[in-house]
Amino acid sequence: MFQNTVRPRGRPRGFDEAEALERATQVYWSKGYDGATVDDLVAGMGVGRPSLYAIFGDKRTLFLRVLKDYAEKKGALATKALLSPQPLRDSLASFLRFAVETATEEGSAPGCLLICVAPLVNDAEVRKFLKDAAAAGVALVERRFRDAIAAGEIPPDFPVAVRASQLTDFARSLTMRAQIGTPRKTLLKDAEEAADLLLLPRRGNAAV
Amino acid sequence: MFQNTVRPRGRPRGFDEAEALERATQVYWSKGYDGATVDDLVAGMGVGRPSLYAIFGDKRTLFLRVLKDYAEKKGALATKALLSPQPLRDSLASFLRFAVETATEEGSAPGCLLICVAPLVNDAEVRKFLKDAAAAGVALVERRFRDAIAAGEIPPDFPVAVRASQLTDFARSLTMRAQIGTPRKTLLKDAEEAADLLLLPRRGNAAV
DNA sequence: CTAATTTCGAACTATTCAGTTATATATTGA
DNA sequence: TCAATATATAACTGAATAGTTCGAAATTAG
Repeated sequence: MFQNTVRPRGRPRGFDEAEALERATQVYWSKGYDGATVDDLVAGMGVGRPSLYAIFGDKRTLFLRVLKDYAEKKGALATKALLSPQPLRDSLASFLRFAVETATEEGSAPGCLLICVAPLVNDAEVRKFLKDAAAAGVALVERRFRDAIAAGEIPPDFPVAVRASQLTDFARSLTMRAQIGTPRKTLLKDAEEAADLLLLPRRGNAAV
Repeated sequence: MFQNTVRPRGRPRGFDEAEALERATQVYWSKGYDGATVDDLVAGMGVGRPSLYAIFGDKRTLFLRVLKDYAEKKGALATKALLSPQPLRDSLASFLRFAVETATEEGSAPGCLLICVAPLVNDAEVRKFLKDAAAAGVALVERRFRDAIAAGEIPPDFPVAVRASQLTDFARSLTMRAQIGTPRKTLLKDAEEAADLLLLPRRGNAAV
């Protein structure tokens, strides 16, 4: 590696921007958008109040940035869980396990910023983002199902769209249940059951 | 009917207590617990500020009362949808349709107070209430499945507990999706698909 | 070493908020 | 008609909150 970052002119920052963003994520996540005060953010991020406004903008702007940052990272990990080479049943279970594990992580609030917190934010841009993110999640699962059809893991008439939507429904519910305190162990068991259910053949079909 | 309410001593109230509670429900529901100010509640309930405090207590106490009132009413309706005499498949679909319909009602905020709003309230009593309510929901569905076994609608080895939990998972997700703006029509279709999925026989079982 | 530049820390400001108080109003009972 | 009681209206209070200002501190450029 080489030092490609020319040191900027004035006093250097006393914090790392990316890390401050992640800490802001935790604050919004644990207290909710309305529940999180700027003082909470300042304290949690380790950033001075004027720096917060200068660098991240106001509370709403910061939240939007946090939301996009969080969605990008979580989306990448979810994609990896779902699309890494393994049998379809394991892909589905990995996807759900990933949802459960992030929603029950020690050191973070239970639940998920995207699923439990952001939907309550009364803001058109946030709503639009969430809708798009949800659609992208379903599309991702559909892709995995289509790959499975191509690989002969499931029959060509497998109800891809329906089951993809249902898989994300389970991910959402497992996450919500984490938020209200359902233990990880229970949720992991339910994740396995959900994966099994979603691969059952429809009535009247030959076994897959 | 007869006049069994002796008029109390002082100046009569200018509002109906039950109706004020329902209006408070709408305020919390649409703005969230932290987002709803006492001014919002006063305006929405049509009750004077001192009356609100005198009769319903502070913001937190009022929310708890709203929550219990809402849960009781919604629980009764959900029970009716699930347990009224009809084939099992229709019971499950009715239950999910009821969830979708209340979550997409015109004139109310989308979603559901219990599922979308209350979990974000950072309060031990609220959390306990939600956990109990969720367990009661699953127990109710289990009861319907056991009745179905007794009636020969499904085989005795039907995985009652697992599928009951999964039905409530779908109800939860459909409700959440209503909140982020998924149209009622889409959700109703998904409710039917979910009902079908949950009655599929496990692999290796004879058809039910 | 000095000027320019950027960030930091602390205090400040206007607003909003939860909860209260004081007073006026409507009703019952005698 | 008047005392007792309960509710309504409006104004008040202290604390919390979002966002700003200002001077001190740390760094680079010359």
